[in-house]
Amino acid sequence: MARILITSAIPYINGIKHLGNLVGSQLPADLYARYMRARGHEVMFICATDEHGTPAELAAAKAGMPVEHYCAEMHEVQKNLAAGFRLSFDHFGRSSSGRNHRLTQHFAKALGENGFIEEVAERQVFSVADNRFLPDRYIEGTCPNCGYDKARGDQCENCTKQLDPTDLINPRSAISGSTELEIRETKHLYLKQKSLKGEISAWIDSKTDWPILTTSIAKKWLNDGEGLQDRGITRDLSWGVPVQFPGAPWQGMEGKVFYVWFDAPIEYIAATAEWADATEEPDAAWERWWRTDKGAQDVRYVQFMGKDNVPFHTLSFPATIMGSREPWKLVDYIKSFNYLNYDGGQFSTSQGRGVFMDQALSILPADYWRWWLLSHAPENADSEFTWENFQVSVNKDLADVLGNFVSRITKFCRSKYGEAVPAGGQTGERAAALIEELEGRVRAYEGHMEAMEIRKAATELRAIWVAGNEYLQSAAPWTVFKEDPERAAAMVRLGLNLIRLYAILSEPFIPDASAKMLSAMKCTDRTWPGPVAEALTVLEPGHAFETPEVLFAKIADEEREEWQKRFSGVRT
RNA sequence: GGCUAGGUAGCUCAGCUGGUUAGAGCACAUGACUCAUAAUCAUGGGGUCGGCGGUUCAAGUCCGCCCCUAGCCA
Repeated sequence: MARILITSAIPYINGIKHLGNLVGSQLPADLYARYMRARGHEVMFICATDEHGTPAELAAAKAGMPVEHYCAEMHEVQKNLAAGFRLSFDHFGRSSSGRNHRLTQHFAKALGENGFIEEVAERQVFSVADNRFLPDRYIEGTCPNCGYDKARGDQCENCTKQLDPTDLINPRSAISGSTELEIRETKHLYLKQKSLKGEISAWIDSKTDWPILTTSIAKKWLNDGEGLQDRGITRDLSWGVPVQFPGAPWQGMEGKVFYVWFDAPIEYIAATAEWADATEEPDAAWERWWRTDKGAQDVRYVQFMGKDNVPFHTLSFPATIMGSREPWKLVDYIKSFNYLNYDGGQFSTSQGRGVFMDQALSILPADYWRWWLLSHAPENADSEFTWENFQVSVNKDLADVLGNFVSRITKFCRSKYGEAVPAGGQTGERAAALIEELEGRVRAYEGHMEAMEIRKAATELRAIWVAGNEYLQSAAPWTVFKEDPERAAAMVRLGLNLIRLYAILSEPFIPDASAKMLSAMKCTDRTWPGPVAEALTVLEPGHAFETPEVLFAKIADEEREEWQKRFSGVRT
């Protein structure tokens, strides 16, 4: 039994995530976690909300509530949606937790003591009326490039030009609207990534089995232009982890907090500590996942994320860990994803375009979305969600191939033999051929799941379902029954056992349907199949079952058209 | 403009280090079956693998140039 640590990129607190966000990290991470648990491995699956930074403060202000309350509320919303999609986190933490505050300060202190933090004096915009500095989006003005009058301090939304707050014409505070602004000198901490470049570069070069998407992005940032740059890790905000704390190896940073991208990945570790707190375990329980001097040397650590998060996970976070000179666990494998597009354009949180997690669950159960999203995961290229494609996949794969298989075999048995596994008879050559085919396919499926090749795994799983229909079609127990009920009984017995096998194999993709199938078979044994021939004899003659309700309802054309229309515009 | 990743059947995509008549699912056509959510199963039609040139006994697979798409950066 192996020990596997799995983290999903942590979703930002600001609002409900769309399906593109879901399929880019949390959902595939859940698939992998479920599979590894099913194989009997010890799994720690961690996620959290990313709560610090300017957008959270602005969203809270817009909602008219203190940022702490806003975050607490949105955390609950996201937690419930994650549960709705059956994301099986061992813990869903918060980057604003006390654990993360302490760990973030701990890392900063260690980095400072090791000479990887530099104090830099900068000139920034200060608002006299608000009595504070105005970083990034806290300042608005006219874009010097295109003339747009609502350009933000970090970027013009109209022409996309990256800006420095001091570039803006007629700048004003986004908080009060005050134009009484002045440039003041302020001090910030920089993480000296340049001095760690050699170490990081060697480490990336050693990861020859990582997805091209992951290593190409990392190498680009390492080597392009002037190469990896030092990075400011503090901001003039009040919501975040304080930079000045007892024992800090620097002075005069009162009123500043660490930049959200510095503390967010540390939350992976902190959330595991939060898990220990919540389950009343000692520190040793979480440290054995993260400290290579305390048991984590045999842990395999896998991260899941969208491509936009890759630079932080391949460079900044490793720099934080390496620079601490402490024995923290570094990631072993990074699975990254491209983007999912929506009906000819992009999903967009800021524009409210696409289908969001709450909306998705309001129209269909989680399994429908899980199946489509995972079997179309944007692994090698951006992929596209269309309602037609979604409808076809759900109806064909889930309703016709799998759902109908369960339905046809249970109903046939019920009408001819009653609701118990029938006894007697021998299966023939067709069954032997089926078992041989399944043996190959199940092992191939395992291989794809281990390698996190999600689309291939989905294709194999579907082929496994199809094999059951092929068998029934050619064996034709309904015909054999007329001449030889015992021989037909053996076929039905095999068919019923296939339902159990399918439930176990399919659980990572469609956990709810899997549970329904097992419950219909009145079976609690969900042991992962060894030799298929053995796995297909678990339900013995006389074992009672229930004919289940329809597993997957089909999506009608009218429904599809209605949803297509309802979600064509912009979320309000 | 630079960088990265792609451009393979109507659609969504597989095709590792170059090697027999280029594959899958869906869609389409025909047939089989009737246990089942008008479901299932079989067979078939359909592609000059973005374009041009090159290397090679042999290229979708390598090289060069060009066109198109997406993303990132400037």
